[in-house]
Parts: sequence; C-alpha cells; structure tokens
Amino acid sequence: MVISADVGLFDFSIENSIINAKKSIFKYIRSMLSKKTKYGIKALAFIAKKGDRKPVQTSEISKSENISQKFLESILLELRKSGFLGSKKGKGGGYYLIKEPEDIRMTSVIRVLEGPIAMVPCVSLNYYEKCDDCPSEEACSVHSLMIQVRDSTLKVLGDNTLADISAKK
Amino acid sequence: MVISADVGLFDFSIENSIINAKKSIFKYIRSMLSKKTKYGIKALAFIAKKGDRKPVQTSEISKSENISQKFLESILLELRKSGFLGSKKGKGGGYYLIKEPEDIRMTSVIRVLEGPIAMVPCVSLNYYEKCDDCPSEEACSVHSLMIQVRDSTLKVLGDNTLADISAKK
DNA sequence: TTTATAACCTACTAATCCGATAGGTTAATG
DNA sequence: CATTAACCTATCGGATTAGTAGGTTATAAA
Repeated sequence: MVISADVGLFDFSIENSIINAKKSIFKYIRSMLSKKTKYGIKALAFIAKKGDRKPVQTSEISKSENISQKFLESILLELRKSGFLGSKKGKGGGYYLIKEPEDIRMTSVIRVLEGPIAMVPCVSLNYYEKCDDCPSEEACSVHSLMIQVRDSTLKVLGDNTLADISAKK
Repeated sequence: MVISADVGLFDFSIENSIINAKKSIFKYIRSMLSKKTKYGIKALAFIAKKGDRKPVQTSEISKSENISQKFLESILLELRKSGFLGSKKGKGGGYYLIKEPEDIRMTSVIRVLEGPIAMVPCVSLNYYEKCDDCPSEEACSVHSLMIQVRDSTLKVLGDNTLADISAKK
C-alpha cells in the first residue's frame, strides 16, 4: 500500500467512477498485446519447457494452451521465418528451438510478432515515424513522457529471456 | 551504445529484416496510445502552460496543436466530466484546470482517456479481466512478464505529473 | 510405393474500433 | 437580443484483429 501509493496505483477520486462506468459499458477491454503475440510467446515457452530438441507439433501446443490450431499454425510459421524456430515436416515433425532460450530476448519476439514496443511511433527505435501533427518533437509534451515509458519497458523486456519466462515455478 | 546493448535495443539478426519488411508493407504503424489520449494530454499541457486560470477555448488549442476541433471538443468534454477540467460557456468561456498541475498524475489521465495501462487485461489493476484461455495465471508465462512491464510503466506514469510534462524547456 | 502425417500456403470474413464529421441545442456575455 | 462557445446526438469510412476454409508440399512409416 505504501509502496504503491507513490506510483499512483490507488489514487481514488472522481476518475474512478469513470473507470467503473467504462468497465460496465464496454464488453471488450482494449488490450495492447495482441493475441497473436500472446500465443506466440506461450508457444515458445511451451517448446522451451520441453527441454529436449524433439520437434513439437502445433496440435499439441494448440490443445495444451487452448489456442486455435489454424491460428497457431500461422504464428509458428512466422516465428520460423523470423529465425526463432526450425521445422520438420511429416510424421514426427513439428517445430523446435534454434537458439538457446537464454539467448532469446522478449524484445525481439515482441518486435517480430507485434511490431513496435513504444506506445507511439515517434519514439520507436525500430519503427520510427514522425507525427504528422507535431511541428517539433522537443516541444511535444507527450514525446519525452513516452520516451521514458519506452525505456522502462525496453529494460524489462530486454532483461527477460525465453529461459526466464519458461522457468517452472 | 553500451547502456542500450544490455537491454536489447540493438540485437540485429534475422529478425531485423522482418521488421524492415513490416515497415514497408504496412503504411500505418500500430500505436498503443490512441490519438484521443495523445490529444488530451497535449490539451491539458497547453492549458497548464498558460498558467493563469482564465478559460482557454477549444478553438485556440485546436489551432495551436493541429487537432480537429470537433474531435478535441469531445475529448475536453470527457476530461471535464472526469473532474480534470472546469468549463464556462459563452463569450470568454472555455476550459480551465481544476486541480494544480502538480496534483495531476499521468496515470489517472491515461486511465480515463485510454483505459487500462497494462498491456493485457489479466494484469490490469483497474480494468482486470480474466483470460478465457488461461486455466491458471500462475502457470502463464506471459502473466508475470506483463506484470513487470505494467509496474515499470506505472512507475513512470505515476511519477510524471502535468506540471512535469508541461514544463518549458 | 503407397499412405498417413504435419508443415506450409492463399484467400476470405465477421466483428470491432478509431478518428473523425455533421448538425444541432443550451447557456453565458456584452 | 445577438453572439459566442460549450454541449449533445448520430453517423461513417477505413483499418485491424482473430480467426475459418480449403487446399498443397514434404517427410516418415507401412
């Protein structure tokens, strides 16, 4: 409570009623991480957890993680084409890790599946794009704030590898 | 360079060609911060910068910040209803700050305009929603990662007030 | 050599959301 | 009483997401 208070976790005020109104009105709450990325990370973790280098079938992951098989197929295909996975066709085939889990940072997985990590293209390192409304990035009040957010997110995602997130608890 | 290397800013590999392919194929790069929120923050900063408590017209902000006036109207209205702004109708009317800029945290602004700060509803403090696919949040490899991201983002946004982001440089 | 398997490929679609636009009504000022 | 600026309601095109459908190719086992 004391720790969270200073980062604004619980600053209850009039805004809170607005938030509650939003929750009840809108059925679907906006998610910033697409299911594609979420499933992709889960699948990678699943494969990493198995440990051995035997190919894992899409159907197995799909069942175990409750993911539509067809959708998962397209995701794993993309992960193979991006150099995260290798594949083998036919019976006993499937997908397997190419690199060590310790060498796969979450930054690169998310960048490939999701795109930019930054909340706004004008502070993105890999997907930079100028805002069409801002004449000057230095004068923009949002810009420096978003740079701070980007850097703190990048720190977390860069520090976490596939080995970290697939470690059994 | 040294600092950024350990957080995965520049791990060039095969993924990089994927990223470049994405950049060229897709015209519009996904943004996690909606224009609504972005404009809302800019407008608040604009009002805060003026310093005095005289009402600021929507048209003035709209012109100065290159924002569609009608769109901005709806945003400022929402900010008034959420308790950030007061308003005055008629000639000489407009919007003015109700609280001190130092007392307006970015967390609350973003929560009202954008919704959840967390990347995924299942780690959201104010907009929590269980994943329909995950049987157990503890066993989910994405969950703890997203909690870390949420906390670091919350720290940045909670530390920054309207006074901070509207400070002249 | 055939058959089963599982990756791989192409195309389509329903639902949803964002960023506006249009056109009006109400309230305050001079 | 006219002007101003907030306030309200409705609608819409374009884009994206999360799939589904229906096939083809390559590999291993029978």
